[in-house]
Amino acid sequence: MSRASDHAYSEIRSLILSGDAAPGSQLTEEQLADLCGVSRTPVRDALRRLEAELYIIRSGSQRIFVADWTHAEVDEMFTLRGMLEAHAAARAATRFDDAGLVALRLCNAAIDAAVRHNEPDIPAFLTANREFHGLIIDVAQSPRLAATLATLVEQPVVRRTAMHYSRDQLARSASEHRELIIAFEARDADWAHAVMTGHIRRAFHAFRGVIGKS
Amino acid sequence: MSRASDHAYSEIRSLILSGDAAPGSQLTEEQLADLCGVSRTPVRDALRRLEAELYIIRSGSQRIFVADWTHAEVDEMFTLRGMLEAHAAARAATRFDDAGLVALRLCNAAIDAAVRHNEPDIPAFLTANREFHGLIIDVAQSPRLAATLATLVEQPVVRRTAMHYSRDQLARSASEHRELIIAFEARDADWAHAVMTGHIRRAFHAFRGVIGKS
DNA sequence: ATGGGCACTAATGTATACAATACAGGCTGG
DNA sequence: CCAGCCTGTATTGTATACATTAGTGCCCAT
Repeated sequence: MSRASDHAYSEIRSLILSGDAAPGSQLTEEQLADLCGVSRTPVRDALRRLEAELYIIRSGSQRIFVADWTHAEVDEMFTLRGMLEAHAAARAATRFDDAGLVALRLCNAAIDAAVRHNEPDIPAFLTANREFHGLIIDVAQSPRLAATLATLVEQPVVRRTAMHYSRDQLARSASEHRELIIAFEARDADWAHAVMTGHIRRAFHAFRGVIGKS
Repeated sequence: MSRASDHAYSEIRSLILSGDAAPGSQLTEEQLADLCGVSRTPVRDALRRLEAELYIIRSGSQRIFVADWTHAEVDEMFTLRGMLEAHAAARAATRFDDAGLVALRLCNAAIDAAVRHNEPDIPAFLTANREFHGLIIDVAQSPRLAATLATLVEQPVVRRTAMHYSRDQLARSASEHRELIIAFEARDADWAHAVMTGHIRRAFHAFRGVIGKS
């Protein structure tokens, strides 16, 4: 996309993901425009996109706030994500070719490498993890499913969660990925569905444990 | 929302839904601005929203086209919608109060009335049908689920489908709604889930039959 | 003291002008 | 005759100025 609009988008997105813009706090177009060094027009474009992805919400009078989630909403997010990603895994199971499986294994090797040390490399883990799930969604060959999952804003929660994961929890994730790969190799849609459902659900409970039961 | 932007949104949306803008055809901001009698700025806003809801797609160079769907994509749309609405129905089953059930019955009575005649009142059917499903989603109390379902663009397909439905098919829809209401009255989440799954799935096959098996 | 209204401020909405970019068609050189 | 460029044109991107609307706090009247 265009330079300024894209720049504003990723800038504002980072602002939200990093927590520099606190959940629930108000954002104004002008302030963001100044921050990004562009005019309000591309900022407005970026905000529309971020709104569609639920990073921000608009009050009744169109004022903009950083999205915040109750515990129940996070639960529901994980549930929906679980449903959709499990569906994607089932579709992918009947569509994976050898090249795809190789890519998946490579990706999981990167995850293993990132969490092998005592001090896990969280950014590397996040990147590889995202790529792993992205590969599956690609192979599922459902643009609409991909678009729907993209709006589920997994990233904020994934990121906040991973930041506090223990090394064992991260390793567990890689282990579940391995089982997923085996299910794909077997071309077993039901198996892949079940493993993915459990994988996402466990992530939710890890999240609960880390963030609190509020 | 604001006057001009909203106006442009619903105007362009109607254009797409009515088929006056053929699927796959290009839309330009200026042409739409002229049509709506506003400047390009609110049109751009409207297009961002329509893009998020997948009514339109953008080429690599940001040119805008009316969305078109292959048969496989429509299938997938109905599948996703079925999964999500069934989930909504299950949640709603444990949350409906008497007032909600009364509203639901009234709504279905309106559907009955609309399809009772030899010449069914399609717009009235669509409105009441939409309200029926909307009520369930409201009671499900999941803003994210509601937002996700909204982006599944049920309307285009629903509308195109209903236009060609026979009176019997429309009556069948009302009948399935009745069973759904009974499941809600029984507070039976599994039952509601199953009925809704079948309801959406049947709609898909009715759609296939009407539009063609391409 | 309190409630309502009014004015002020701040934020978003809209229009317009101009800039940058992509597409299409023809032209030219091989 | 074909390929590649090159220019003209159509379309989207950006900035800025102004309009409109929502929120806020003060002041006055009761």
